Amino acid sequence: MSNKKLAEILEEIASMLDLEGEDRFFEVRAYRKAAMTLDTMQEDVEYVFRKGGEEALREIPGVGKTIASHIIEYVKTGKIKKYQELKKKYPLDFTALTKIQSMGAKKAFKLYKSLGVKNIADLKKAIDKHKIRDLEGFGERSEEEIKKGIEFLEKSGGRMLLGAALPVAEALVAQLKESKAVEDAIVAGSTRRMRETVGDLDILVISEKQSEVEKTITAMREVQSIIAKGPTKISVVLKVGLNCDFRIIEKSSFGAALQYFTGSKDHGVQLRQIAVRKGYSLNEYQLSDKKGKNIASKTEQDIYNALGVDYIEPEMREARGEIELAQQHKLPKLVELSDIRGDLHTHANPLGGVTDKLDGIVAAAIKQGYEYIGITNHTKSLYVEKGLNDRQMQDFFKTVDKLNGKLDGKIKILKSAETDILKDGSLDLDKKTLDQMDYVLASVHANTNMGKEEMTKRVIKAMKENRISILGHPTGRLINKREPIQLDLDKVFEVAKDMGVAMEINSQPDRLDLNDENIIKARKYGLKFCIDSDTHWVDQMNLLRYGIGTARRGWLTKGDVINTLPLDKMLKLFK
DNA sequence: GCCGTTTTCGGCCCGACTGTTTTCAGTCG
Repeated sequence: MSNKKLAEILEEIASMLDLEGEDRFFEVRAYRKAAMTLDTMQEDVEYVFRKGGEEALREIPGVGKTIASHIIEYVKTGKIKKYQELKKKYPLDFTALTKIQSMGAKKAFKLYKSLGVKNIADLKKAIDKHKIRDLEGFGERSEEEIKKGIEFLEKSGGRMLLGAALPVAEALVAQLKESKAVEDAIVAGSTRRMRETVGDLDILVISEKQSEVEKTITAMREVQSIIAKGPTKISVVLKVGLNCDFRIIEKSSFGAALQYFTGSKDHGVQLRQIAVRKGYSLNEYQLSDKKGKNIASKTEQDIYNALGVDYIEPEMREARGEIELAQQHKLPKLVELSDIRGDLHTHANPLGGVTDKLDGIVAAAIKQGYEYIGITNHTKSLYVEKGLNDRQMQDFFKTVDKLNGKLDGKIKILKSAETDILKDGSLDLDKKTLDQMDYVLASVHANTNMGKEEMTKRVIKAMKENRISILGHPTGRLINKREPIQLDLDKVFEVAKDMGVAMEINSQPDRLDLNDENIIKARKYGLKFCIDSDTHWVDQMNLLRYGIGTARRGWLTKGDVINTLPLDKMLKLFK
């Protein structure tokens, strides 16, 4: 059973209840909230139930007596009676239809009642026959909008990787800043929070000249078309297949707007609830008292402080308990990119393959200001990457020794490898080769389809029987492409703690592995982390900022991350 | 339907924009 499926069902129940009548507004909202929680939850709900029963389910925010009983019914029978009964009355695919921009449950149901539209295929036919424009409440424009919405959905297929979206957002901001009409511009939304994927971009523009801003935006080469525009908001479709909302604001409300549009939604809701309790009201313009007098608006810091809350870094704003911590003045000081002293997962294969040469990577690391860099080439099992065997690896280490001698202490190159953890839990190199390394990075690359028990045994055996320092991309997931390997992370983390193995936070935008939630979990076991670029060529070294963002989303401090340490202290840790 | 440092009953965050309308419902974030 997947959380996603269950979330979809709850969301559909919400849609259908919405159609049942006005008075069920709060019930609808309760189902929506529960659906949202399940959708973003990492832990498998079925597992939560089997382990902790109804009680554990009810600890999930937004899940109470009724929804818990629905979940239990679904786990036990694969069905939910309430859902099936509603579905008889509303037999349409809300999940698919409401993914279309500007299409909610009510419009979808109207289309079903008048045209019999049940799914996207039906909807396409209705559009082709121009049947929608004549319906009450619809028109030619909305028919066209729906058509565009379907096309957009089919093209983009959902959320884009942060690593693809952030550079686009930065390019847009840079162009805005060049305009004389623009005082300042900044990226907000989930991009600012460094979520691993983003659904659309939010950009704040400080300006008093809306029409000038509109001209600038229209002229941008990234912009395909304008969806909506008003005095404070311009929405566009970008050519990369992403929507972007530009919010035009006055300087005096910058802090309120930035806080509001950075989200997350739940974090914002919690903050506004605190405001209400204090007799205030918070919106995107200001924090105000009952008479409408401005209490704070200029900076985010002002807003948080006026509410009795310490400033919270964007990456933490996910309603995971950060506000409570900020009220008690106990927020952690998060790790920063400038804390990093070296990269411990980089590739420079002497046999070629898709990597840059060693001296190029080393030069880039020096330019980056690193104290040390670990070269971790693949090992022989990874044929496609031209992985090195024992003899080739030892030869490579001699090359490293020679280069180190020539570098005058400008940087220290560390000897290592991204050693394959083989199917049986052994490593892909001899002990003699491993002994020549400064540290050992080990990863699972092949036989990724093993069952949970077997895979967990494999990784644990590797950690117990070898001198592994860092477990590389521990779950092996590729965002939107490949599911994580089946691992009992609790068991893995326990052994890692015993054996002193650090968990990697791999900065490749499609990996970001461990992810934020698993980092939080691993930290509870007292584990250390290593934020690496996994660079294969020089340009990729600056991907580290995505790993840093992920680490910060996992609440990590400088002290949690081993490659913030000076060389000697770090090496001591590996001993 | 959920939830509790106002409450186990009575609240529940807030505003912008669009399209089809003549004052607003639906959708979005």
